[in-house]
Amino acid sequence: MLREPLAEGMECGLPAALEAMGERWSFMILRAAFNGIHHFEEFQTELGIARNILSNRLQRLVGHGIMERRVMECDRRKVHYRLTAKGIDLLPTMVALRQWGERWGSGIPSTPVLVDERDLQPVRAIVLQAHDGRPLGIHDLCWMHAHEVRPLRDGQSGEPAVALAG
Amino acid sequence: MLREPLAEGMECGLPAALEAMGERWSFMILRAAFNGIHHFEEFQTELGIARNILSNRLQRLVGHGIMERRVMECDRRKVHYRLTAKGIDLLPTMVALRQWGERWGSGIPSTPVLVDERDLQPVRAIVLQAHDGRPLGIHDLCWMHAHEVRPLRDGQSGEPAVALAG
DNA sequence: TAGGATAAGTAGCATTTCGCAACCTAATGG
DNA sequence: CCATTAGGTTGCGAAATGCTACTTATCCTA
Repeated sequence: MLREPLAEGMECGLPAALEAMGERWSFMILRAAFNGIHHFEEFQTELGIARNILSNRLQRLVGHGIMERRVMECDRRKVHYRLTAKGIDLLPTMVALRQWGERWGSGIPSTPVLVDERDLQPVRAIVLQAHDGRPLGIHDLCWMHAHEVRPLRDGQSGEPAVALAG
Repeated sequence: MLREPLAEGMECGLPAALEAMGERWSFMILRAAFNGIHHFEEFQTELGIARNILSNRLQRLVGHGIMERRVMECDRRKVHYRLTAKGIDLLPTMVALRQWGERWGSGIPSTPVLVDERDLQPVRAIVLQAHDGRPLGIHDLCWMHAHEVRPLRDGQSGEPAVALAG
């Protein structure tokens, strides 16, 4: 039975992700950014975070390419922070974490809910899926060496080939 | 345009989730647990974490109902730590975080890869989906008050009704 | 063009957490 | 009964966090 290498070598993406997002306020700042917060003072007052910590966290996020810092043309006092593609790509992770917190937290009814703009229905609970979309539980999984994975023929998958996922 | 309430009131599940899992080693311990680590000394040597911190983190995880602590019958020196249902339910979140780290990290080829036991194909990248399975990007979303969401008629959804998700 | 207001930080200091190493305690095994 | 093992706890220095006050650059208005 193949097991994931755990020794500190960080051969898996998790330590890398935690290096960028594992600090105390990172996910809260990210959530604010997803909600249209763009300025230092906004983050500070909305989140109630200390100014020096916020400064440090924003620098870190920018340093990791998760956010972008741009001095505004119209008013050069103001600095505009925005999510990069890399930052936006954390959306599923953040929603998954949030959904877990809602499911197991102290029964928060969670208003407002995140809905699909097209039909105004709540988004689906984030689940682990097989290449063809079947939901997978923890007992449906095992590890394989990447070079031993046999590629699929075209059209064999039920979805438009969202590529790898480890 | 409705926006998510950010003020520290933590009306969303994210702060609750971070309260339980937001500390430095929590996700690494979780990963080890998913990989079959069950004992204090195993966690300690595999992760290279300080003993007092590990002790504290395990207590916290147990306290939050994410792990379970059981003294073993066969050898009462040994303590068996295992994931509860609540802990196992963090799997999608952890995989999402890990996949993100792999996609954007320093180009780690990621061996071994997590595969579906049934057909030995890598699991799909975790994405945000509409109730019917359509993948959703950040621009396909908006917020709605829970009581304003109009319930769907049966069979209108493409998947076996995985319930809410906010 | 001075003077005040605003935005985005920085600096100093107290408190908390982290991390390392050594120590402790209970159970086992010979 | 003594050594060993498993799972911690304790003490202490280093680092991160948080609060408040201060600074710097820019804008706006009189």
